[in-house]
Amino acid sequence: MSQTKTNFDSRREAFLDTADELFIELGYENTSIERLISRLGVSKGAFYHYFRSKSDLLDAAIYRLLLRYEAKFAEIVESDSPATKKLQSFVNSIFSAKTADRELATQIGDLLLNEANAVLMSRHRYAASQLFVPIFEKIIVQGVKEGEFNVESPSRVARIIWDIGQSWDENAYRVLFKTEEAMPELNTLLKLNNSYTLAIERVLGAKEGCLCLDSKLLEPWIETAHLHRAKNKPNSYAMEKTKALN
Amino acid sequence: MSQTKTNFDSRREAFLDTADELFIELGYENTSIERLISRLGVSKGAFYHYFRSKSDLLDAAIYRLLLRYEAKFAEIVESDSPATKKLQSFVNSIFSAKTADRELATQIGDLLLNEANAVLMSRHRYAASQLFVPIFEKIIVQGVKEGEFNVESPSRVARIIWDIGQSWDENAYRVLFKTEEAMPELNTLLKLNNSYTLAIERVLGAKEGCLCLDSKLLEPWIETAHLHRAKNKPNSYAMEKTKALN
DNA sequence: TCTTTACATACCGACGGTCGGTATGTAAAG
DNA sequence: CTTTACATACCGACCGTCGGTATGTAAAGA
Repeated sequence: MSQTKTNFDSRREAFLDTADELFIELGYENTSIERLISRLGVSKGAFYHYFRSKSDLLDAAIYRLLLRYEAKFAEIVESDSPATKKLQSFVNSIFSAKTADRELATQIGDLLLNEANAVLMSRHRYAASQLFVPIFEKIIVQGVKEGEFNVESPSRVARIIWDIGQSWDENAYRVLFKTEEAMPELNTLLKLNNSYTLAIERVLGAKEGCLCLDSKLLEPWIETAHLHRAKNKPNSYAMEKTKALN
Repeated sequence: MSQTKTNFDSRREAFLDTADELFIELGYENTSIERLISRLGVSKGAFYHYFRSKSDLLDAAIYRLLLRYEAKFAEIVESDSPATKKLQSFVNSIFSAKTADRELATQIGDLLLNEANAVLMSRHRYAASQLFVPIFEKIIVQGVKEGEFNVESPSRVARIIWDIGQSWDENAYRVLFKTEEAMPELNTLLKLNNSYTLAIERVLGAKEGCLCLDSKLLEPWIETAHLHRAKNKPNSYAMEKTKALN
């Protein structure tokens, strides 16, 4: 029983691994079930044995991704640091975690900017907010108790802060990886980040500068972006558009 | 020459009108070209004479929508009011404009919450930000000159404020129209709006309360939401999900 | 001035190919 | 003897293409 269960799960994982690859390569919409199973060398029946639909596959892929985040951030929140420190760690860990694995970072960039992943992104955003806004809320409540933050409604402010974070992420990726934008300089990214940290500090009613982040973490990003741009001159969406114009 | 041009445009408009209807009824992804042309009583050739692709149709529909917004907001920005007043008018006009046409308001709500419109929304968000962030920037620059705002980079803060506005919009619609949420009360919406105005004021470094909005505009929204919920018990996305689960 | 040529516009409807999903197997495991 | 784990064949919806037609319309030639 538990043996078969384990086998079932590991087979499912294999599907999800390949799905992740293809979502990054082609985008969710452009990833057909046929392509997925042909890469895995299995039949259509096999796929529909493990997943109810393509949409179900996406949900599973997103769920698995979120579990990884969750594990990563749980320890930050559970620690007994002050709230400002926790927020700092949160932001820094996002930057450094991605820096540790440049491949993944650029892939996420592609994922974010590829229109074929619109449904994927909207589901991911919703699921991620469901997961992380309550965590943010806890940190904010703590910060208020410690007298560092000044907000009337931690839950609503948590939502707002989270969405500012999403905006931050999106704009950072745009500056770094979107080919239409000018080649990024360190200073550009630095200023962008300062604007966002300041905005978050203000919304929290916190002291200016309390949410400073390690600027050394940014340099590798610039390098990664330059490398990425050298490889992929136009992105896939731009190509599609150009083709359509002919 | 100009006659044929006019005819061409008006035929195109007819396609776009019907497309708008269908996008609201079914969502973009669920709107097939076949359905569109059958409702219009024309052939496939006709459609592909006026549009290069389904994607092109979407672009045209979004472009037309944005032109309407633009006209509406241009006069606010061009006026010689102080910046705080302009921002207030901006926000109030969004609420009141929609209240004037409840039908449209709920339709936009459906559009926003329906996953079949993810691509539509992502394109719309991008195009709208391209259009409105520069406008916000002008208002912020003016506010800084007037000594009402305190920001280091108007352009980046404009982006942030705009994205906070998007978050506001999304959450307001969720509270009002998403069937999973509790039936909305006036007080809930009031508090939500206060949280967002306060956040925006703080990011702008403006005086608290300077961006107050007319709370009377909110009441009709509650009523509209109740009516809408009475009609559509589950939303179309939830139905689709349920169907997929069987 | 009348007509013919040459080309543009506006549209029709059948068809190809892709894709998500289903129905019906079947062989091995328990 | 049933359940699991697949395989194969097939369906219907959909986008976009293509060959064709009907209706102009502008310029060239008689």
